[in-house]
Amino acid sequence: MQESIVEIAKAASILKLLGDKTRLTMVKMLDTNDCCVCEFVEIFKTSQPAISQHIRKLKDAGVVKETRRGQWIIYSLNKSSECYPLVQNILKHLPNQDFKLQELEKQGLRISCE
Amino acid sequence: MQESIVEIAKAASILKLLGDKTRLTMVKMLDTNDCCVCEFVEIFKTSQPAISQHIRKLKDAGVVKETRRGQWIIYSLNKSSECYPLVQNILKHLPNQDFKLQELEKQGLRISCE
DNA sequence: TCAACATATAATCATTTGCTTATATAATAC
DNA sequence: GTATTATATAAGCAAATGATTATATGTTGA
Repeated sequence: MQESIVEIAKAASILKLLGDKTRLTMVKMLDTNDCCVCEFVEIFKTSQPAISQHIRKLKDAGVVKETRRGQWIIYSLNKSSECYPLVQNILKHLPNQDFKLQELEKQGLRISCE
Repeated sequence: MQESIVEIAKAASILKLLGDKTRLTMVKMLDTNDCCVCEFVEIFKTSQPAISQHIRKLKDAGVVKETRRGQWIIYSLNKSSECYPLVQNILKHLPNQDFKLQELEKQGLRISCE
């Protein structure tokens, strides 16, 4: 998990992706919980297209993958990505973000996607 | 070295900085050798101001530090930075870039800064 | 089939980014 | 001091980025 070498240009593109507060937080959240778009929309208090566009970039880079579950699309970390070890190592340095989902739960807003 | 927690916003700003091929390569190079601006200018085949501006961003974020040596300014990784552990962990995933300095040496262009 | 919901895509726009050229600052060597 | 060298800063500009609004697509359930 620790020692995987990623080409410089590829690594730079991954770091650039993660170099956005919204995307970085999303990925950290996905490290412990799969999430759907509607949850992110609630949590980041931004528009649904904005979230969709962030997710698309992460998906295009292979960082996340999607699974359709009925009308919802559930996103999760793509553990078989070439850059997953790099991403993991970065996430280790970030504070846990589970409280965000817990807050959603308190407001009863998380039930929708189950 | 491994487990240091960095605030999400701070981490995102560091990742954004490293999310540029030129800066990422520079930092990887500095991991094994201190360098001066003129070396980077040769290596990246770009203008001196462009290099200066990249270095300034890295310096402002505390990623690198400078030491003046006569008319040269030698840059090195700032190992006492709060985000040094994060940076180190990222660099581990990158291919060694020493060949770049070796090529410079072959051309005799590295002597200038010694 | 159609209304409602979840998500994606397109078009647009203001902001940020990274480069260039021109110029300033600082140290060295004569 | 003055020329030379190394580096920094400023101004300007084209390209990339991230948001918004409007619209399209796809799924569910009556």
